[in-house]
Amino acid sequence: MAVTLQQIADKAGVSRGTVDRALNNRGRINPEVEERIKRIAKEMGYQPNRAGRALAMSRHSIRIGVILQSIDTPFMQQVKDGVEAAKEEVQRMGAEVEIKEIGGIDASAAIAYMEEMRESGCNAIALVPSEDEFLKTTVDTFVQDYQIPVVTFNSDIAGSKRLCFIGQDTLQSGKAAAGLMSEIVCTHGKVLVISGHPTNQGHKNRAKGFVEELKACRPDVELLDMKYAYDDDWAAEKIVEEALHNTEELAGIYLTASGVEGVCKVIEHYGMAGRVKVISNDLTGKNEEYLKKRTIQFLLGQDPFAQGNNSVMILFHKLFDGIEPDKEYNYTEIVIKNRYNI
Amino acid sequence: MAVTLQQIADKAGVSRGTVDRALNNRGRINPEVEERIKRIAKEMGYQPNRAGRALAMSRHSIRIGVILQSIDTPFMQQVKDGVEAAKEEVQRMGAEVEIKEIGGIDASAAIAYMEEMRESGCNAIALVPSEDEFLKTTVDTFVQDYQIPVVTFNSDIAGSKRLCFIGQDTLQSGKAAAGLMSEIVCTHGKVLVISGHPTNQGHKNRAKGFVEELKACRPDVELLDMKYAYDDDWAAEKIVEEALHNTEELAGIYLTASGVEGVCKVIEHYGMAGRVKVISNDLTGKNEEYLKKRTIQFLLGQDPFAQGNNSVMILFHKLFDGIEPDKEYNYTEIVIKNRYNI
DNA sequence: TTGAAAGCGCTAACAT
DNA sequence: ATGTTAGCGCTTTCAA
Repeated sequence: MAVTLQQIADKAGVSRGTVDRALNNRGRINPEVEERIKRIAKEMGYQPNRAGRALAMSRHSIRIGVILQSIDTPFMQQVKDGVEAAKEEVQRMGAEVEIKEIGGIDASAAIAYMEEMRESGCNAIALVPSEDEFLKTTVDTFVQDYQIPVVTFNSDIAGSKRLCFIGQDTLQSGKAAAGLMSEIVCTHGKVLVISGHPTNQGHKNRAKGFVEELKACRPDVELLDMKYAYDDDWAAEKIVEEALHNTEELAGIYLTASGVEGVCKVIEHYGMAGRVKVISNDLTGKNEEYLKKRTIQFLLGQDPFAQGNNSVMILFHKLFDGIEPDKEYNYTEIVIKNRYNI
Repeated sequence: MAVTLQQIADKAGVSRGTVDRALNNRGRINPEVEERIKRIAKEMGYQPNRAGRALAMSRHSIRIGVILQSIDTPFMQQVKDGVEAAKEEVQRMGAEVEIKEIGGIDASAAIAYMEEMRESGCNAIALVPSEDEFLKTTVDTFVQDYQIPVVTFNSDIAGSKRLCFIGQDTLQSGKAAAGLMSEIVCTHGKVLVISGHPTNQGHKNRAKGFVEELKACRPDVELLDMKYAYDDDWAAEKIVEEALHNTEELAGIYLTASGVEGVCKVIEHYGMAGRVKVISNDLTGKNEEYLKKRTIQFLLGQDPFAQGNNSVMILFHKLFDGIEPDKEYNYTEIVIKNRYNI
């Protein structure tokens, strides 16, 4: 049986309450006694029993708020699955989780939900943010003035006082894609990068990482001018069509964001599947279909489930165990999928 | 606050004890009352509180035994890390985990440890097995006669009565490797498969999956006769050297097991790094080095951490929550790594 | 500054 | 067949 508070108390010749005060730095204790108890606890290899703690703390329930944006995308559904799983788990430890969903991007809705959560007694908030100055200010206010820790996940708010970020290292993801492209694209072919929104940090980073690394690995291939599809299939379609008309040597396409269906339709229409190598992001239904059909060669995943799950768990651990996240940037794995390991 | 046994008892007009008997099928209860209570519990959305249960059960402590073989390999160390992490976690829920390590392969040592664990009161065992008829019989005896569930992980014992297997789908892993090779190997090149031991199921499956799938995808490439390196670098070195001498068109090497260093030394010596594509398995130190250096193009991982972790957690959930694993084969992810996402 | 005790949700032994 | 109760390890309040 593991070491208990009582055993430490016995050995130290004090009561359970005193040991508790010592080990949890609650004050109102003789510093010397505190030292001694801490030493004894360490010697005995004390590990607090989570069950006991959970039970005792279940009166002052932990309450975590989660705000998801763009919930109408299949990708965000996967993030939500991770949140739901974490919710189940921490609920069984006596905590509560409140999930709010926003269709599309709406910073003011997010702010409204944050206020609502504060009023309903949330002790912490996990947020999928969007780029908005007022949202950033709100986050800072929550952290500093209200002492409510906020973590961002999937996207980040650069320069804010959020506790940490959970999501992909998009720059590195772009590089990984370049590594793949450099292996599969034919000599002296031309490669097209189609990004999403010019303002989106994630898209921008992926494109940057890709271009940087492809230039380094494959100086022989020519990078065409970057295009933006604005997450739109029709736009992507037009871009690819134009590229195919302008050069016979289109050898590869890297897509930093949505638009896969548009790209693949054109590729298939011109019978170029497998000849023009396509690499894209996120393991959503359509993407996987085209991967299986071999119109896409590789998909890069960002483990959306882990993003949702870890966000809640990091907050839970902070509130429950008092353990701060060890890193400011908690990157989820860069997952490489071909048609055999989806 | 979540629903408690007491709330259900109040609503049903019975005592906590009765509700407990009803929901946990402990018998000694009026079937009609049992039905009614179960219905009410469902209506109220009852989820047993893990903390309460853990605390109450901590008297009759759960004890899980883990037996690792080939612990002297870096790969198995990663499996062990997963076991250790799970140990920490379940210990904090009041359970105990006993880990035994075996250097190399030694079925009789494994059997001896199993007996030892049974005597020391283990309720369940997780085992990295080896192919041995007596070990198989022992596992069956434990499961059937002693009612001690056993799971196998990393390797399986085909046809035994173990509860389930946690590890890689090696056939599919071989196919994934073939998918990669088919994308990166040049036209009409020759590909060499170097396997480990001819008797090892995992190695055999990987080779089979690879050959099958490469033939299907790339009928233009010629597969050289399969060789066995017996997990030995020197043997692998000789094999590659010979292959390089016999053909100028060696374009790819797939390694199902150990021997990477031998392979890479030769490749580098002849200045063929990057020209002969190398795909191998497992993310161990040496492998990663050669991946970074670009002598290896891809490594396939089998998430050893998850193998160790999940094995313990599956047993814990069975003993603690009474939840059987949902699948007989719990495959860990087939991880693809290039030099950018290690 | 410290000790004593109640109570969190659940299980299991005991009582009815 | 059902009710009652002690107790798991911990936190927190109240008393000393």
